[in-house]
Amino acid sequence: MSTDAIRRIRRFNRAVTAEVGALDTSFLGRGRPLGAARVLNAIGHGRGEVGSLRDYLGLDSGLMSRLLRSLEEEGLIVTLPHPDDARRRVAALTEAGRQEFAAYEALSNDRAAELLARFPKGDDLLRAMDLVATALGRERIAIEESDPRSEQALHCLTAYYAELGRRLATGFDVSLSRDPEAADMMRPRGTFLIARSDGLPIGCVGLKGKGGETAEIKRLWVCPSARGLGLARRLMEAAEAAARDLGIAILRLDSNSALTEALQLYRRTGWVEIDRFNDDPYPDHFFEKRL
Amino acid sequence: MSTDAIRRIRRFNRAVTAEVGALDTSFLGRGRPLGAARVLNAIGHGRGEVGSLRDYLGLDSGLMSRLLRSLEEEGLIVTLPHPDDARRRVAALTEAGRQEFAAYEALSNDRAAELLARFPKGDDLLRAMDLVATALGRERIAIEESDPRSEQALHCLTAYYAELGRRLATGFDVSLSRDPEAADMMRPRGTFLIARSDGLPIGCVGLKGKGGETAEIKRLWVCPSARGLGLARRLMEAAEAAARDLGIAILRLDSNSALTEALQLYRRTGWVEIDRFNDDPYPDHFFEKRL
DNA sequence: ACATATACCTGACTTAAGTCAGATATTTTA
DNA sequence: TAAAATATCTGACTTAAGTCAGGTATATGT
Repeated sequence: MSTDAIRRIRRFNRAVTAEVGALDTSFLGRGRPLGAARVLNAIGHGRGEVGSLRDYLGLDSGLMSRLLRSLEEEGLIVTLPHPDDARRRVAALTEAGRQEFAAYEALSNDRAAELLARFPKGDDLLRAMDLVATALGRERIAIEESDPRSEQALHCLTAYYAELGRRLATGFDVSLSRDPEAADMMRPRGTFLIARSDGLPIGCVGLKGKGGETAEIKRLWVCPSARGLGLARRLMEAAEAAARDLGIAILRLDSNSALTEALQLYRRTGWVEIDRFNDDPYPDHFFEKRL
Repeated sequence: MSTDAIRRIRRFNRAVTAEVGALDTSFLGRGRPLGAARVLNAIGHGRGEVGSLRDYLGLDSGLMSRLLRSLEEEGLIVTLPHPDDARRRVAALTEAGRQEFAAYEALSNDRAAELLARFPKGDDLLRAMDLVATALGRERIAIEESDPRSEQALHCLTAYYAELGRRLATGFDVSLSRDPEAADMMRPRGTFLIARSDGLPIGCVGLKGKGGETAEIKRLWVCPSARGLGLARRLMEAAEAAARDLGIAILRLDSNSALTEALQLYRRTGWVEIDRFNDDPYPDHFFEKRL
């Protein structure tokens, strides 16, 4: 029972170790020890400060320093004192460093493409990988404000509309619903929050304000591979915090009885059901929460 | 599109590297370098021959030899010449070695249990992990003969019956079907094959003979996480090979129109539809293949 | 029976990785 | 402004890992 689960997890670990090891290997093969390659790649991925590099890679400060020196001698990076605190130092790629980093990226992409090409059922595999990656990286899910017209926001909204279309008995047509103006979901009137796991957008929520003390929660969505991790609740909490920050006292939202998990969440987190407050054709449940 | 897939695979790799690294760490912490610990564990998992250890762990022969010596000096293993070829050597755990191996196993199990405990949606996660592990370990799927009454065989059969119950419009009750006698699915009359990925049973097929030149294929099943990898075809090929080996000339099988993938497989691999040859209530399609 | 191949071992080496005790420069605190 | 704290660096180490050229014992082919 539970030993079966443990066996399955260990099997997963074994299966994945071989693949991951191979990906690690792609960091070799450019004539540079693994440690130096990892530092170069971390810098390429935007981690400039030496302290943050040390934390991320889990290296001793002496070792870190030496690795930076060796990359500097190769002409791949330069280090400068931090503008706010001259004790700290910040590393940045030189032009040669950018090229070398791009070469590593290309290697990693090739390895990933190769792996994908080996599998006939690529879609199922990718979905399963997303689920595992999101679950394992749960502590690292970040919720941040974003422009509701950004690419990632549109990705979320498209998925949200598609899901409504599947789940509502009537289907869903955005043009019939009240599509909020982008400006109403941006500061200072409102905001739009995206949850990302390792950069991949996996959930969103909009706060649509009109400048008054009342605002609406819109577009709460969590991608299927991230459900069951309490993310919807975290998104709602973040939206409420943003609303307080914007001086909003009363929040409202509308929903549909087909969205059972959402209704359950609202009822459990202090929302009270109120009368219909708009003539949108899709919602049949209306809620309010005083902050 | 495809770059999205690559991004997702790389994200999976990043997420998993951290976990796998932590599991690796559990191999430290018993006062022994990683290399020696890995050798000890490989021996504990039944890999006794020095050559096979070397292949499995990818180590140089000199290094391998030294690691074996260090384990020997610790009193954890003994090495003996191979009975068939005195140039080769075989390593085996001593009593102390068995205890030390058990301690490593306990550590690994604890790590896995810990990981599992961290996740509310354990079941979905496990299913996704199974799928990923099976896909990644596809080359390592082994098909072997087994007693049809073994624990792993029962695991497969139970899952098979459950799936029939779900998929047949009428449901499925084993007791109404012709449950084959175990002896008919064992040599010399027939056989029972189990497909395992890294030890986990993921598919099966039975060959039920009566001692004559005709036999029946029964109980073809592939677990959901392993579908789409061509495993059913491999199982059927293995069953046919076993049938030839047993001197069987004519194979038959029955199936149900709800099992569309199976019917498709039979039609594509040289089976021809024939008249009903039994009075089992569930099947509505009957096939034959001459070897 | 001999040469050749195979399987493993030993010794001498290189390299990467990691540790630790100061040294240096800068910032913060009293 | 002096003392303490912080961030990084340098030099001197240790250990693990890996490589390579022989060496020994056993097996195989002619």
